[in-house]
Amino acid sequence: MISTRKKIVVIADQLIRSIGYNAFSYADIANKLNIKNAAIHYHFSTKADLGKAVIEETREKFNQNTKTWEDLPLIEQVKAFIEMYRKNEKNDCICFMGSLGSDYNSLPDEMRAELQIAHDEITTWLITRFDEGKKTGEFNFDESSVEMSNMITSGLLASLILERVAKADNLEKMCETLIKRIDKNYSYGK
Amino acid sequence: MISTRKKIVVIADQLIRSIGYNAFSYADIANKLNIKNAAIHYHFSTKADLGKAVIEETREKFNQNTKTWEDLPLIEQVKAFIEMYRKNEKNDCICFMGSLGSDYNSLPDEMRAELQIAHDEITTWLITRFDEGKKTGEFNFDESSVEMSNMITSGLLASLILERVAKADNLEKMCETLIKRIDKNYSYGK
DNA sequence: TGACTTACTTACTAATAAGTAAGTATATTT
DNA sequence: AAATATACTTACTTATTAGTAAGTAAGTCA
Repeated sequence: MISTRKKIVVIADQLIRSIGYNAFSYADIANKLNIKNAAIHYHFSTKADLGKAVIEETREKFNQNTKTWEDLPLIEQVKAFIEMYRKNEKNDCICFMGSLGSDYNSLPDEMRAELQIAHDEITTWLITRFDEGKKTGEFNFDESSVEMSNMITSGLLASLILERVAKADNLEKMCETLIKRIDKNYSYGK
Repeated sequence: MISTRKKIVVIADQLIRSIGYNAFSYADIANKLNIKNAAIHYHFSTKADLGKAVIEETREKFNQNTKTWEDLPLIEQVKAFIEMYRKNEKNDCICFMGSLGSDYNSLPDEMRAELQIAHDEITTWLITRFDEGKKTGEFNFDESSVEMSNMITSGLLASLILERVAKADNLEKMCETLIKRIDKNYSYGK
């Protein structure tokens, strides 16, 4: 039995990543769950609260995921990260950072703060992998860890957005390009 | 004497790229121009019409720009393209493709169609430069022209978005990274 | 001079938004 | 059994939205 509260967050997350934070309303969620508008206000008194909860949930899931990858080789961890984005393709969703980042200037303060934390967690995780991999010799590319992290997050974020506009399979190619570049600079067998 | 119609488009463009299409209203524009709400409906009967006009205006400006670069060396043309994005930094605006692309699923049909044309024009222009440059030997990178074009548009689009969330000068670094990569694969003196 | 066009304003409408106050059924606790 | 908490519904309010209908002042044209 999944709680209504949890269901609300899941649907809000999909709505944010499919039509955007400013385009969805409490009515959209209420209709899908066959409950009344006010029931959502019972769980999340303001839309900002709900938006914040969506980001928190996303952060939690990210941290759980990275934990399960902990014992994999560094390159597999990074590949698993890239793989996460492929799942968005099928349900016509972009990533939460692409959706909420582009609406940043019209977002309530609580959401902005939470989004910053999320961004920091993601980039820190990536940079840490690359730094460590360079030390152990698993990675050896020209770019700095920061540059490589930016290249990956930027490439994936933008590909999901542009995939909608252009009808090409932008994301698929981007994933390949990124993995190719990481692989090329990876010392197999240590 | 700049026409009211033109002023409306300019302000709508700024609003779209600063707070997003779904977050601005006719009242925002009316207030800034000290005219009434209905005056905007006189020029653009629906919000979709206005949105479409903004994209058309952006396309026109892009085509004018590329025309003035026509006689420059290919590498300078591409650098001029990248340079365009730097201008957005100061007024806290993202690019129109990043803003409208992330709202694509909640956009009216006319705007979607126009956005697709704009995307096609931009990528076609970039790919044409790279293809030509490869033929003349001015460019010689491993990536395909399509990959290189995607890397540039994705990198710039995403950097403008992430610049807001992270407080680092994401765009500046991305411009440098991209230009470095293009320069490295450029045969100076033919 | 009179008809018509342009670029608006005034004064609305209908729909939808987020949010609230008060009530209710069901389960849990004391 | 009484009190309380949980998870809602019913019935609202207030604000804002895109959009419209009718009127007007200033210019243009025949």
